[in-house]
Amino acid sequence: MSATPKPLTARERARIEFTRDIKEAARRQLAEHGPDGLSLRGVARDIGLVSASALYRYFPGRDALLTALITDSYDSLGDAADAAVAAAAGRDPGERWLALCHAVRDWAVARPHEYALIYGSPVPGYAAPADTTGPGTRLPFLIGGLFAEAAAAGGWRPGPAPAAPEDARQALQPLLARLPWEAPADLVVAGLSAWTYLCGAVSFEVFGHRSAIVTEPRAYFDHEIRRIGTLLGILPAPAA
Amino acid sequence: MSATPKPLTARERARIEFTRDIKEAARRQLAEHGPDGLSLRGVARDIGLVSASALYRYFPGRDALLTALITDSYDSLGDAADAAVAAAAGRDPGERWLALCHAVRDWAVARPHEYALIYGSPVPGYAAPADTTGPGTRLPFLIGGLFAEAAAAGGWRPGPAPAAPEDARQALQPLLARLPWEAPADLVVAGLSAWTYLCGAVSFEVFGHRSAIVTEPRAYFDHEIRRIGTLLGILPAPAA
DNA sequence: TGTACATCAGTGAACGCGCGTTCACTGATGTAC
DNA sequence: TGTACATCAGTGAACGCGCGTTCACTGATGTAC
Repeated sequence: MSATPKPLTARERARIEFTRDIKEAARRQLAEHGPDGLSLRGVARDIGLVSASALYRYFPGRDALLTALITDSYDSLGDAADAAVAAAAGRDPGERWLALCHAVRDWAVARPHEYALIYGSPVPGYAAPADTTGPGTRLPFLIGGLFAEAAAAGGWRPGPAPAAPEDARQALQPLLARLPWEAPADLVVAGLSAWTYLCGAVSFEVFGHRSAIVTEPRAYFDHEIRRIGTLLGILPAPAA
Repeated sequence: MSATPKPLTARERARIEFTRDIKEAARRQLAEHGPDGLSLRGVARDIGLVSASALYRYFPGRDALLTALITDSYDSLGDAADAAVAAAAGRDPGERWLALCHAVRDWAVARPHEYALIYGSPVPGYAAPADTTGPGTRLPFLIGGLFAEAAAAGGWRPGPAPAAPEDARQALQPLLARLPWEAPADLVVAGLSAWTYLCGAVSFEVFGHRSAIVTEPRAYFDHEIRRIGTLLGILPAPAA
């Protein structure tokens, strides 16, 4: 059980480094040609490999490489969100939610193709293996946790919205059953809406649907998430 | 100016029909292999053409065909939204907004690949020509019109959200300048948020981010848009 | 510390596939007199 | 109404390209005695 650290051999270290290099090159390919254009031969060329077949020592095929990129991206995004929330530790959940939103947007704007890989169109002909789902849930659970925290501290004000009817509650059953804490459906809906809006706004910006509409994307984004956060009840209403 | 209808020759009629057939086959290709997998040879095969080069009589190349599919999709979605709003004529703007949302979702669920084409990841290496922007603005303008109508009738209640600060107003300048009517910035922001949330929710469902979370997508969608519509002020708050 | 063997990394050729686009061509359809 | 010519639709071969994956191979690195 308690395995000794056992120092890595030169071969093992080289393997780890090279795997990293391959994924970096693959991300460059992704940025240039999209997920469909990700080619093993292209990656091999990029890192100076003479023959593409050498890549099969590291990944069993193209799809496995794509899978690695997807889980990496989910994790990278999760890390960025985690870090932003941690950096705002001690502040109100609403403030931490704002920090999280900006972290997600910053991450996506800096890596539009990785964002598209996880929140854009599904890659046709590619079926995500089960491993992909774990890291993919980090962001929504992090957001949900902030809403739950706000509610626990008495700082969640649901606003004048209609309560979830029975069928909507039923629809959420698989999620509610999996939550670690006993959460009221309205709170879960608010968290999901926050996640939905966040990704909706980021997708619009990253995919270019706002380029002709908004000149200062960051300033506008900041305003809209403050607005939505207030309406969803995680931020206090402004003094009248 | 007033051109006579001038009856079409058999050739002209055949051309129109065949162009339609080509685009239908292309949409099938799109559904199976994605935008990158859209191939002229595949389309030719699908409609029983012996040689793919015949397609060059109808479209100057692959990209032109893709452009046609994109504008068609925007228009088809715009038509569906228009029809839903028209069918609810006479009812409150909020009710018509709900009808519009369901129409957009129904359209997207029925044609996930066409939805992905216009609201999913941008196609790499493909630059949308200017013609694409026109039909793409139909949906947001339709939504904005409903909000404006609600405001004009005194039925828009902005809620407790913070007012748009100066920089957010500035960021919206290109849009505000293009609006046919004098619109307060807060109203425009509400309309944009409604559009953002709508597409965020539909994208999540169509792209599979909710499959493990929500069992009855339609029921859940109905609830969430009622909630957001209420918070954004286009639907009346429920009786306390 | 030194040797013999096993493991692994990368090569290069090959298979079989699909693609967009061009071009000269044959027939059929339309038009002008 | 009939003929002569121009326009257009679709063919089939070809060019040049890139791809994933397999396989037998050469050397280098690691390991066990």
